[in-house]
Amino acid sequence: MSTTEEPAKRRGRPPSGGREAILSAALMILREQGIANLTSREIAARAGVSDASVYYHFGDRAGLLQAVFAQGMKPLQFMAGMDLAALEPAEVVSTALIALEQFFDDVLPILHAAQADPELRAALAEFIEANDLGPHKGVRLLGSYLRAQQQVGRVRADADADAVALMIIDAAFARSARKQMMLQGKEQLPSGEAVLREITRLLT
Amino acid sequence: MSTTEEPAKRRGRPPSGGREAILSAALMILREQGIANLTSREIAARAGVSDASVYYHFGDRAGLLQAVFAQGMKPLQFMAGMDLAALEPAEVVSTALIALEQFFDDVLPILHAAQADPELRAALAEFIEANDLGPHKGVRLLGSYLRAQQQVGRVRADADADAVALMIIDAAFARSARKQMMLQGKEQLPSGEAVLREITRLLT
DNA sequence: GTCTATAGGTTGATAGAC
DNA sequence: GTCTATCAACCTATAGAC
Repeated sequence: MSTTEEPAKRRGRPPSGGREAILSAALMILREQGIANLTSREIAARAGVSDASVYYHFGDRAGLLQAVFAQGMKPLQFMAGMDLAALEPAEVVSTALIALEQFFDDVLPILHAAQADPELRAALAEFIEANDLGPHKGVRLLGSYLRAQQQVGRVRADADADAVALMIIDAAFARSARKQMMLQGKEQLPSGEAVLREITRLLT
Repeated sequence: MSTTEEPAKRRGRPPSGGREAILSAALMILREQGIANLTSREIAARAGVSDASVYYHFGDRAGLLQAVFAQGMKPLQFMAGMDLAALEPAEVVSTALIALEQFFDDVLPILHAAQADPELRAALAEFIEANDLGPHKGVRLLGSYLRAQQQVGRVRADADADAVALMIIDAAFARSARKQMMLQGKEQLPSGEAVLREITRLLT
C-alpha cells in the first residue's frame, strides 16, 4: 500500500492514536495468547480504551480481524537492500534462512489464528494472494538469485534453483513452526548449521 | 488388561458407542470447521446425542479436547512393515515424502487448533512428548535408514543423514501446511518431484 | 472519538428425571 | 447413560450522552 509521506502537516488524521493502540494491542494478544482470547474486552483493556471504541473503528469483529491481519502480515521484505551478487552463495543462503525464520516467527501466529475458522482462513488467504505475500514470492526471489549465480558459475548448473529455494523456505518455515508449537522436545534435532551445510552441498 | 474368556457377559464396556460417536464428531468438526466452531452443542448435534452427554463422558471442555487430541494424533506409523533395505534410496525418500505429507494432512488441523490457546498448546505439546510423537522420531527413523545405506555404499558417505532426514520432513510439513492454509495461490510452486530430485542429488 | 450502559445471543456446565 | 431444562458467564454489537 502507499507509504504515507508526512512532510509537516498531516491531512486527515487527528492523531488520537486509539485505532493504532487497538491494533497493536490486538496483535499482541494474538501473538501471546492466541485467538481464543482475542475478545473485544481484552483488546480494549490492553489498549486502554472502552470496548465500544473497537466497534467504532472497525465495525465488527470481522473488520477488526481483517485489519489485524493486514497489520501483522506486512514485512516480507527479505534481504532488502543487500548486494546479493557480492556475497558467497553460502552466505546468502545463511542470511536467507535467518531472515525467513524471523519472518515466520512474526507471521505464523496470524496464519495459525486464521485456521481456527474457515471464513478467517479464506479471508487471510485472499489477502495474501492479493498482496503477493505468498510462498511463491520467496521462491521467485531466492530462485532468481540462485539462477543468476548459476550463470556466473558460482552455483552448479545442474541444480534446480527454484526447488532449492523452496527447500530453504520450507526449512525455515518448519523451524519456526516447531518453535511456536513447543515441539522441539528434549531430544535435539539437527542444527540449522547442519541443514545449511547440506543445502550448500547442493549448490557446489 | 487380562483378556479372560467372556462367554455371555462383558465386564466394563456397555457398547452404547456414545463416547466414540462424540469423539468422531468432534474430530470431524475440528478438521473441517476449525476449533472456533467446536462447541459442545455442535458436537452433540452431529454425534446424535444431547450435549449434556458430552459432559458426562469428558467432564469439561478441557477433558474433551484432551481426548480429541489423543484420538487424532495417533498414526505416526510411517512406512511400517516395508523392507526398506530392498529399495533404492530415491524410492524410499519418495515414499517417505508421500507418507509424511499424508501424516501431516491428518495431524495439522489438530496442531493448528491447539495454537488458538496457550493452555491447549501446552497440553498438546506435553502429550506429543509423552507419547514420543515429536519430529525427532521421524528424524531418527529416516536418519538411521540413510546411515545404514551409507554403510553399504548406496548413499554417499559425506552426507549428514539426520540433516537430510529433517529436510525431507520439513518439505512434507510445509507442503501439507500450504495446502491446508490455502496458500498455493495461482502461481505454481516447484513440484514435489523437483524437490525429490534435489534430495536425491544430495544422497548420490 | 470516546465513554457508560445494556440488549441479545451463544456457550460451558449442572440438576434431576428416566 | 442419556435425556430435558436451565443457569451463569461471557461475547458481540448497539444506543445515546458527552
